[in-house]
Amino acid sequence: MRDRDPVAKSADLLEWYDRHARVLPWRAPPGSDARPDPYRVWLSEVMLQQTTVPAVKAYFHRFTLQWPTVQDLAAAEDADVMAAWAGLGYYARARNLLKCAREVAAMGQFPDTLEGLLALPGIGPYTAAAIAAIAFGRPETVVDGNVERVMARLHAVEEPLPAAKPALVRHARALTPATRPGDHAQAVMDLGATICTPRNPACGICPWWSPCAARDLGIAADLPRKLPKKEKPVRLGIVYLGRRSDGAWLLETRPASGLLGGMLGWPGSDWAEAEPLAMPPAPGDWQTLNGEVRHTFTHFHLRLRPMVARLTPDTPIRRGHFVAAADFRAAHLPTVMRKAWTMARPFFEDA
DNA sequence: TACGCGTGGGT
DNA sequence: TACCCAAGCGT
Repeated sequence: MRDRDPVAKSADLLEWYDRHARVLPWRAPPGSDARPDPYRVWLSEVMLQQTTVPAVKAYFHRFTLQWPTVQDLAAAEDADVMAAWAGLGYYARARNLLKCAREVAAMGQFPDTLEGLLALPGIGPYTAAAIAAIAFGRPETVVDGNVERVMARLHAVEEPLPAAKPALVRHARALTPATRPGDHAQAVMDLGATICTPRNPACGICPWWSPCAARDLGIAADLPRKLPKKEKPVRLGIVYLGRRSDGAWLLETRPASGLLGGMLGWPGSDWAEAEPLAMPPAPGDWQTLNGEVRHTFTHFHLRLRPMVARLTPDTPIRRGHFVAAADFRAAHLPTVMRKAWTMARPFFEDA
C-alpha cells in the first residue's frame, strides 16, 4: 500500500476538477476567465438547497426562460412564481426568492460580499459563500452536506453531526485556496456528489485518496456519523375537490406562512392525529372517494381523504375561489394536492 | 439549539 | 415497504 500523504491539497482537487467537472447549465467551465451570471448562480443555489441536481435542471431552465434577469423576476406576480416553483418543495424558498429579487432589483445589482449577500432573504451562510466564491471570485468557504461528508472522512471526524459541524467548517476553511475559490468550492461538492458519496464511496479513484484518514482506517463509508432521527407521526385530513359544470375548480391560496405556504391547494380540514370534522367549502352533494392520498412530508406522514362534488354555477362559496378550466394546471399545485387531483379526476370525467 | 419545512430517487 | 438522502434557511 502507498504511504499516506498527510496533507490534502486544493491543487490536487482542482487538477481533478479540470478534467471531471460536471457540465451544468448555471456553471462556467472550470478555469474559465468568464464568471457566471450572479443571477443564475443565485437562482441555482437556492433551487439546489436540499434538492438534487436532476430535480433542479428543468425548473432552472423554465425560470431563466420566463425571467431572464433578476429585474424580470422582481417584476413577476407572486402567484406566477409560486406556480412555477410548484413541485420543487420547501416553498418558503420561492417566497424568499421573490423578496430577494425585489431587494436586489431595488439595489441595482447583487451585493458582491459575503456580508451583503447574507443580509438578503433566503440567503444563509452556505448560499452567501457559494455566490461570493463562484460569481465574484472571493475566497469564501462553502460548507454544504457534501463538504461536511468530505471533511469528516478526510480528517476521520467521528463525532456525529450536527455537533461536529464547527470542526468540519474549520477543516474546510483551512483548505480554501486564495486562487480559484469558486472552482474549489464546486470541486469539493462535485467530489462529494460523484466519488465521496454517502454510500459506497469510490475511494480508489479519489484525488484525495492519499491524505484521507477515514479511507486509511477503512471507515470512510461510516462517516459522517449522525444522531438517530425522530419518528414521523401520522396525521389525517380531508380535502374537498369541487368542480363547477363549466369546468372551473374550487381552489384556495393557502396562508403565506407554514406548510405549503402561499401555494394553491384544495380546501379542507386541518391535519391532525385524529380525522377532524370539517365543513365543506360549499354546499353540495359531497361524496367520499374510496381511495386515500398518502404523502410523506419532512416531519410527518399524511393520509388525506378526498371528497368530491359537482357544483352548480350559482353555488355560494364559503372558502376559496374558482379557477377556470382554461387556467387550471395540475402542475401548478404542490405534489400532495396534485396527488388528490389525480385520484379524483375520474369522478369528474365520468358522465 | 432544535425544529418546521417538500419532494423524488436510490437501495 | 421503509427507510435514507440532496448544493439549507428561518425562527
